[in-house]
Amino acid sequence: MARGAAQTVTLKDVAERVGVTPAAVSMALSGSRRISTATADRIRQTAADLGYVPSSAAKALRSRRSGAIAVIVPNSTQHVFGHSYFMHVLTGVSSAANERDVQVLISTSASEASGLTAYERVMRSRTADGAIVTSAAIGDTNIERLTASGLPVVLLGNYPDLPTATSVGWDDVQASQMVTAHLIEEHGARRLLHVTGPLDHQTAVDRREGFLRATRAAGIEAGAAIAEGDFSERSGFDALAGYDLGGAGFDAVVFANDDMAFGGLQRLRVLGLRAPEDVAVVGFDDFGLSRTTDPGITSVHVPAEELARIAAERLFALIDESQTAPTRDDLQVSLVRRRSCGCPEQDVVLLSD
Amino acid sequence: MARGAAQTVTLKDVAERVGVTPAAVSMALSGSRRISTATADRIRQTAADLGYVPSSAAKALRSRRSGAIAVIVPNSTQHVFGHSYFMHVLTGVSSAANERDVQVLISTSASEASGLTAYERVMRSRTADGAIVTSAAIGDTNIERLTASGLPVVLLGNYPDLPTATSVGWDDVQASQMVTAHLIEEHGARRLLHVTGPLDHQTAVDRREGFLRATRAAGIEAGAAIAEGDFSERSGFDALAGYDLGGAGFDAVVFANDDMAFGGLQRLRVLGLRAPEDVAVVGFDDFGLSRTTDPGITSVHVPAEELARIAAERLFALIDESQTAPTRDDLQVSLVRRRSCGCPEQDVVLLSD
DNA sequence: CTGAAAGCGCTTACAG
DNA sequence: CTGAAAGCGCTTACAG
Repeated sequence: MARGAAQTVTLKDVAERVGVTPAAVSMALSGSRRISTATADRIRQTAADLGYVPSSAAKALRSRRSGAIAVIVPNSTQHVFGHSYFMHVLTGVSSAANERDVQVLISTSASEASGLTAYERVMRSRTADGAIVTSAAIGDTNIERLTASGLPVVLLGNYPDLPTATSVGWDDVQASQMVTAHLIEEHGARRLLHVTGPLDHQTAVDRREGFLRATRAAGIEAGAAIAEGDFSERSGFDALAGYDLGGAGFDAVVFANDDMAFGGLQRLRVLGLRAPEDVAVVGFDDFGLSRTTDPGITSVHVPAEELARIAAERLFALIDESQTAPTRDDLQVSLVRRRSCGCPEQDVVLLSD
Repeated sequence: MARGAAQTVTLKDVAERVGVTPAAVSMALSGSRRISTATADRIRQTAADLGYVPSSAAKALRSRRSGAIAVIVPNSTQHVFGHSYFMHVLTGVSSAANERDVQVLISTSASEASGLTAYERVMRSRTADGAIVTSAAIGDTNIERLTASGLPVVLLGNYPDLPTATSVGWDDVQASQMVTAHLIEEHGARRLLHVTGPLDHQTAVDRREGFLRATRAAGIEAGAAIAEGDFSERSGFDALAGYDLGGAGFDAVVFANDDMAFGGLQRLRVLGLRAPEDVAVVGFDDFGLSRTTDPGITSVHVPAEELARIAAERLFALIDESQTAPTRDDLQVSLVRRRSCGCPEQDVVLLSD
């Protein structure tokens, strides 16, 4: 029977109607056993009749818990990770938060009033009880300060310089080694080019390292080369300029993500080269794009949504102090074979829903 | 000089250090002219030295403003709109909110405690000062109640049944008519099939209506047919089953979005038919996918990010009551010609960044 | 113009 | 065990 929202119904209103104190109402609604079942029932009924909804501000002020967590997107990240990654993260965080009636707020960087970043303000103002950091550049001092502050924070990805931080990720080195080895072992690649992501991000550094390890393990490091990209489609397109591709040149390109691989495919097309016939191509992430291109891009599937779910669970544990020591979770990735590397064409694969 | 966040610095701490009352500090920091410049400077300096950050809960409780807005995703929408649309919306809302130091919280539906939807609770609890609703099914009573409650709400899309709501959108009827007319006039299509979205959503109804108007205007309604889809890739794939395509059959398919068009392209491939040579195909939305497929999908580009930015501005106006009457903004869409309809192949088009 | 109290709506620590 | 006060940290309405 929630009537017009003009005037708010408070605990006091419910208390007066029932003839008890606001404290009693508060306790009854939070399920305290101090209130008799009969009274509690009457209180709950009356609260429902009046359309009582607790004030989140009053509750937060009194209990010192906002009931919200923040998903932080450092500004350095805006162009580094595309929409897809962030959406998977948000989906995972939201579903975990929903289960606990926790609000999710997203904090991209904004005005730096008083020298604090937007997200440091969010934390210090207790707007959120904790934060999930989607990704940050190596040595980002803002993130370091945030983790060092002791506030509940969970980092997504790998942060070797922040060993005391709680983080969730996967092994990019091993994953990149795996996909590179696939090209070498399954498709006979011998002259491989790697197009990196921005090297101020650990992900890019790790994927490069995996590439190098695979070529070294195969004894073909002499035929391996590195070109620097920044995870953008354009940088994948640009990175191939000036390299001898196909024929006696590079026979395979390992892109550090799918967006760059797609840019690379377009460069090959401009050059009149075919993938995989002239040059084998692989990407990384498998957020969707790699499935839709022609040829489909062989990639490393990365469980971004699960990553975020686990991060949220870890964060809740830090917030309610059921977890105190920092943890590290490592998730499994998997190779997705498509045509761009030379694997046989897949049957039609539709998104499940 | 922000020291460890363990104990919070309050107005009182700043006040004691400076030797004034908390009220004076509050006023100084909010720029009130009541406090002399000299004192205000000392207060600001001390606040910065101590690392003072106002408690958002206390501020919200006292001022009756949370300083946050909610982006609501009705559960009916989860499978209806994909990630891309939502990300564009979030980007637009965030950038507008950042400019005003407003927090953005996302509210998908969760537990229905006390018979209220998650977002109704968000509004009634004053966790957010207003809400942007990304899309809702026709006749969604939750949305109707929310708009009827008088709380600041802006709807994205078209809601003919809610004429008193403030909304921002574009003309789906006209847009769909435009892209259908393109097939008829530029490519000589005469037997057209339309695959709709879920018809409990106005967008799907409107796009169907645009298709029908275009075929009627061309006097070829006898050759026009309707198949029902639900905006999912699979439904686009499935919708084409049982229709005679190419040759003497349908020479063009108008999909109500790009995901379905992509599913449709895969069906054509399975059938051994080519687009555009055997069947011309067009989609709708242009959120990214349509640019990456082969052939590229001719589509209607829809300004989702701008939509969200404008919605946020409208919402701010409703919240601070600088706007009281409901408004309706209509944005411009545009036809993006790619190969799937028979237009010439584009040069390489890379994402700008 | 300025100082200091009242009070936003809760929850919890305390007194009885 | 239960009742009713204190107080979270602010801002604003009021008294002087």
